[in-house]
Amino acid sequence: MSATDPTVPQPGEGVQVTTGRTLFGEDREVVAARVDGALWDLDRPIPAGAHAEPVTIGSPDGLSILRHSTAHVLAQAVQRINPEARLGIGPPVTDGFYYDFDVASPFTPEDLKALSKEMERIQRAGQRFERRVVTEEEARELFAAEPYKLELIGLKGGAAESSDEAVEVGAGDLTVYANVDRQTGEVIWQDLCRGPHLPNTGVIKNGWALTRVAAAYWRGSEKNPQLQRIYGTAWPSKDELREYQHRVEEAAKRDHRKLGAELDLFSFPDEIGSGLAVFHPKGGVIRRQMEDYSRERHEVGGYSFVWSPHITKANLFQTSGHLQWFADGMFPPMHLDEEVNAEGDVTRQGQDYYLKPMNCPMHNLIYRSRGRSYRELPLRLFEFGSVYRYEKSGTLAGLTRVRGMTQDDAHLYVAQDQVKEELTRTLNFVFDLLRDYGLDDFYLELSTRDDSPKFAGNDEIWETATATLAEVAAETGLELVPDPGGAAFYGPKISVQARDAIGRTWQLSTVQLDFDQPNRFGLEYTAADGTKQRPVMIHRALFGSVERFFAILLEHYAGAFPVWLSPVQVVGIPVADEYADYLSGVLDRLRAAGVRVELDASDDRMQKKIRTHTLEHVPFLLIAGEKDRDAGAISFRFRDGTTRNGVPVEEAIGLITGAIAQKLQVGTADDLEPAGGAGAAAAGAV
RNA sequence: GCCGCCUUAGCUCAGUCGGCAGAGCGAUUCACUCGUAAUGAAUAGGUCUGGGGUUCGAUUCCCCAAGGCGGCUCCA
Repeated sequence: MSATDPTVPQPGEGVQVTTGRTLFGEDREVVAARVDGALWDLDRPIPAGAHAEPVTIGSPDGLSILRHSTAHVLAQAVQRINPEARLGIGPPVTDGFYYDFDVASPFTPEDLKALSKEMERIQRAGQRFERRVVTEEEARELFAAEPYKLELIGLKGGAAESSDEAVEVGAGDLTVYANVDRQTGEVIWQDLCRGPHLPNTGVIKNGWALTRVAAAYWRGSEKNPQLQRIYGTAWPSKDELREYQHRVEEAAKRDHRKLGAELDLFSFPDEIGSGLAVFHPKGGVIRRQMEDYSRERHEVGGYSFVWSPHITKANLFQTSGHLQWFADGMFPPMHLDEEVNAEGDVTRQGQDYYLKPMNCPMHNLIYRSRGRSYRELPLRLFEFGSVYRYEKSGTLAGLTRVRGMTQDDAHLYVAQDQVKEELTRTLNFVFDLLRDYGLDDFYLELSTRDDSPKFAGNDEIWETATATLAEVAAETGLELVPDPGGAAFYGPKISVQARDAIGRTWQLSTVQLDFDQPNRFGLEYTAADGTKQRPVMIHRALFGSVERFFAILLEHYAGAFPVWLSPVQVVGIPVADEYADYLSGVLDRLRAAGVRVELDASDDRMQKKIRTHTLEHVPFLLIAGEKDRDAGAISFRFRDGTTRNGVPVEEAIGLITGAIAQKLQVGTADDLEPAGGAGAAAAGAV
């Protein structure tokens, strides 16, 4: 649709002007117009010749407008209840919105209830949103009592388009949105805002909810004061709100912290310390499978396996630059070996030892342990290296953010002219392996430096490295998202982001280019012409950390792992005690074939056993009773309740070992390779 | 690290307006021997996260600490 009204009326003549409303007003789903690419309020006059399209409330832009307008309603409610509250910013975010306030005391759950009531009143009043362009002077006068708004006015133009602050003062005119009474036209409340907004608060309906309160630093810097932030969610209808809340609940059900406790996989004993996990036997099995398979693949991929200690003298981290650039992330040193005489004088100088936060310096020493030839390159050193980082207490989160972790860390030393090929090879290696673990939906992120002083090395080297990474990333054909300022202190990186089963994305593998460490360690090799050359170093973690990857897989599969990763692959359930011996014989044969089996010989009834092990997500329940024993067979029950009864034992063993070897996910009878034998009858009852 | 909230049995949670603590699941024992998601009964299990304070008396009120959760900042 396009608006091409040739007769733009003169202002003040009382003639009908063209607006989004005159064009699309019939359709109540339309809440704004997109005019020559920009989002406009529905009542804003559209100039002749402009191209205008409708924006419906259910579209991504429409939802953002809805959420943004709901944030304004929240802010109005807050200032009605507490006129002393000063306004921060209130942008839409994924699935919702927030608004920051400077208030004397934080919001309580009771406050949220009162605010929700007030918001309902505002929503039902159907206040119109009115846009007005103001000069900077007018704005300063209007918001004289709002120090944060004044700061934003001063920032105008300086705020990056992508920042949350740009929602208040974007490029273009300074604008104010007033909420006016539908009948009297009286201005009830107003906010500095670039808009656009819904036509009126009545469009909001009842598909919103305030979700939580939190503190947030003003403009995202911990040097600034903390404001109180209220988060909310908003949808076009109550039904969509309910669907959203349902999705949130489903995600909570697969939270790895919850599943880790329920399935007896790991724990964080208080006695050990925050962010330090122990893996229980069942979690240990999964972890060992993850690691063992990774080792196999690295072996085939031409990696050499190395080991290094967890602790080292300070000197090593001075050489590597960690103490200069990364000290905040390291545990404080242990001062050892100092001797003091009776007078208190030091008679022997002590040494500082640090827990290692990264493995690279150790691997550099391995590289440097003897002369290297160009014939050895690329040299790929791999280690499951445990590292310790002193993360701030507030940032720890389950296994995804810990203080002690094991990286599947590799350092690749290559000649300059091998860099590109090795990067490409490494990325492909990464994709292949991740697919084997069941993740196959990727995009890439290119993390580069910004002008922050936290980055080491000179600009030229950074540019070269960044350009090379960008080139390699582009050649994968995958979507590439820029991440300025996200680089490691020693170099830029590509990270592989994976989408999980419910569409969340996780940063997994990182591939980092490093020209700095080889210099610091004076690494070199002898080239074909006999000259000494400096290798380039590539840092590569595939899982990132084993613990975090474990958590991601646990959430991805919601605890129901593919057979090869399942801690218990088969549980045998005799119909009655009498059949336990027969079943035990079958299980022995499976165990001999390398399958992880258990016999449930407890006093529980068979139905109870089925329930218990189904809740544990065991992929194969093997049931044996009179009929099976007579036939030399076994009966399968799968996670979803489907069954395959009377399968000859030999065939059953083949099906199970086959599923493991093929890394199959088995949730239902049909997931198994079709059985050829005559005794195979797949029942589909749930 | 900062802000808010939370911490009662192995787990999930009731509860006490300040007066010697309760359920379900789980565990143990006994009976039952059963054909595809919970058999029944009995028993054990808690210095109510830790330390101070107020009080005749604190699991309950106050302060501090630890741990957890949600955010901010930071990051694998």
